[in-house]
Amino acid sequence: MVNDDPRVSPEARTRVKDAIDALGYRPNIAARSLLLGRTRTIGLLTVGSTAYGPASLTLATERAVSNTGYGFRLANTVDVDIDSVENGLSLLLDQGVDAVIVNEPTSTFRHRRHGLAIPVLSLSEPLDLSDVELVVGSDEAGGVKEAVEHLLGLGHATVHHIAGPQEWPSSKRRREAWKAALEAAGRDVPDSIEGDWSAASGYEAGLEFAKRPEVTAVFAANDHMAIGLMRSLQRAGRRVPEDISIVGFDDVPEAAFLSRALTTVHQDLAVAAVRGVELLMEVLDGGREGGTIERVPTRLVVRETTQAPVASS
Amino acid sequence: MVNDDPRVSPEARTRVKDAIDALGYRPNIAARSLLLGRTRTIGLLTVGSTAYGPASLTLATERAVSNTGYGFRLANTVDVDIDSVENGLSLLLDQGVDAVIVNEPTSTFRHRRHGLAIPVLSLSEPLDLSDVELVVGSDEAGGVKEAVEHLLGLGHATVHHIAGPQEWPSSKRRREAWKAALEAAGRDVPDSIEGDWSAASGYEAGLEFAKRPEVTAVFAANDHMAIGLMRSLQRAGRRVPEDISIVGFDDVPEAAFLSRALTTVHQDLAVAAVRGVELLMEVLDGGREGGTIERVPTRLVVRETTQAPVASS
DNA sequence: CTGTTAGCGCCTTCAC
DNA sequence: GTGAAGGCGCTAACAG
Repeated sequence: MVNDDPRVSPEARTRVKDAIDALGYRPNIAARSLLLGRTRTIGLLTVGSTAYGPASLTLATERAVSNTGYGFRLANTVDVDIDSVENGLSLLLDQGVDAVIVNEPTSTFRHRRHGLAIPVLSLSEPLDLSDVELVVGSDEAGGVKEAVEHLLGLGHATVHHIAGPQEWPSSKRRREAWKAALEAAGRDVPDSIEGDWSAASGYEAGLEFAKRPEVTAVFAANDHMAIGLMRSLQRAGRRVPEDISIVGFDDVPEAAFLSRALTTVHQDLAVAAVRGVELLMEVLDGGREGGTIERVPTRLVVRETTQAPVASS
Repeated sequence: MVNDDPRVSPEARTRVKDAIDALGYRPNIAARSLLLGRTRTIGLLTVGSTAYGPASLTLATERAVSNTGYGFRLANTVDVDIDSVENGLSLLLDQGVDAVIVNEPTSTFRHRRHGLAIPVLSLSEPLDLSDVELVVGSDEAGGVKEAVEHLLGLGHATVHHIAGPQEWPSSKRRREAWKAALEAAGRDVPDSIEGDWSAASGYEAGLEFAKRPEVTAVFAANDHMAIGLMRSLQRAGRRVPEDISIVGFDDVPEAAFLSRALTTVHQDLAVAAVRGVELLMEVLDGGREGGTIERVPTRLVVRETTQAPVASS
């Protein structure tokens, strides 16, 4: 009866429900899990989640999972090195989850080789596609391509780049896409500078770029680095966008409200989370085999930090 | 033996541990929970967590909880209304948690009256202290007082305010503290404008303030609203800080890298999370009764958005 | 159709 | 010192 037996009359159901509420009775989830062999809980392993991307993805994933009626467990790792990730994964597994979601698929494969029996959803494309069975991620490559082509279309000879930490698949992928777009247009591929996602690291990179007069356009792998970059450029007397154009990535909610509204690649993490969880449910219900990969479109939002280069000398 | 029986020799322990690893054996958490009547899991109920404060607090809490060996469940609510919160709480309770942590103690009391038997930690001061037994929060009032006094000390006649949504205890508290500081100095308390934490709402508020020449100093209840505010002030031709001084609250990592580095109240949410979890553990271990309230210091970080008002007319 | 029972995997207790 | 057994709360299967 408690489990929605259809034979029970609506009135009786209501009365019993009231009684349940009045007594504060809650079925013991542990007993149910023990019997069923499933916990009806999904675990998320986030890497480096103080950054905007991971943080908002975490929240979006919680929403998506809760909406399915599953419980939600969270393990968070600041470092992306393999041991930290394995650790976080162990934590989740020890707590009992029916499936695992990862935001950065750095090294789930090791576990899979050791026989991780539960489904894994990655919300970012792994470098090696065979590592994970289910992938739903932003079309980062598409967004980056659009950003570089926008800058090139404006007349810039080439585009410089502040990359994220290269241990992150996302950073690698954005960097690769930047490089590919430049090469496709037959342009020079300058060295990129590696930051750590923070505004402070963008600031540092800007100190370097400001010294080099040939730099007229920079693509930063996320908005916060772009913010730091703008600050140091401005301090060095290089105006944005008159002297240097800047494009970010993420479209953080403040991007449109900076004193120069930031041109950036918008990604919709919530859509990815919802779709990913949807697919995961199908796998858990036995209706899907895995081996699926889907990309959620991104789009360039042009605001005030990009313009055609001024004719020099 | 598996549970660290002291009688077992170290060598035997190592051998067994190896075997456990090799086989990939994990004790069934559900069975243990069923037997023990405890889940060794703590649930966090976050309200409105896309904002910087709640989001970073969530991550900090996860870290603190995981470090104690407890599992971590998350329920997230975008709205602060009583039903949403009750709902989130139910979700957590149904999933089985030994304790609940809330970031904004909007309405746990209703559950307590109905006999919520587990300890509750609030990471923000409830308006009614009797609602929650354990409270560790930032000293928001202290930070706000410092901010207002800083502005007054600079020579501003009074300080205007963009408040957060008034359903949030934090917003209420910051607003109260702003008002109290003004009154203590014998100044006028102007009407405040209510935003929703977003840069967009700060922008809207700025449109209003820009029209009023008597406004020379504004305290925004968080940094993102301050960012939006700066943008609309600038567009309206009011310079920051020459015409209008601004102070924010949070000290988001980008604050120091805006084109005008933001003067703001720094709060250390991670410290609050760690301390709160520490106290919670004592309660769970039976060594503490509750009824504790602790405040983590905040401090004003003076940067570039505040200065003495220029002599007018 | 309704009531009873077995057993999920663990840890503690008690018997040996 | 070691080993066996009981029972946590639930649901599915089965008996009445």
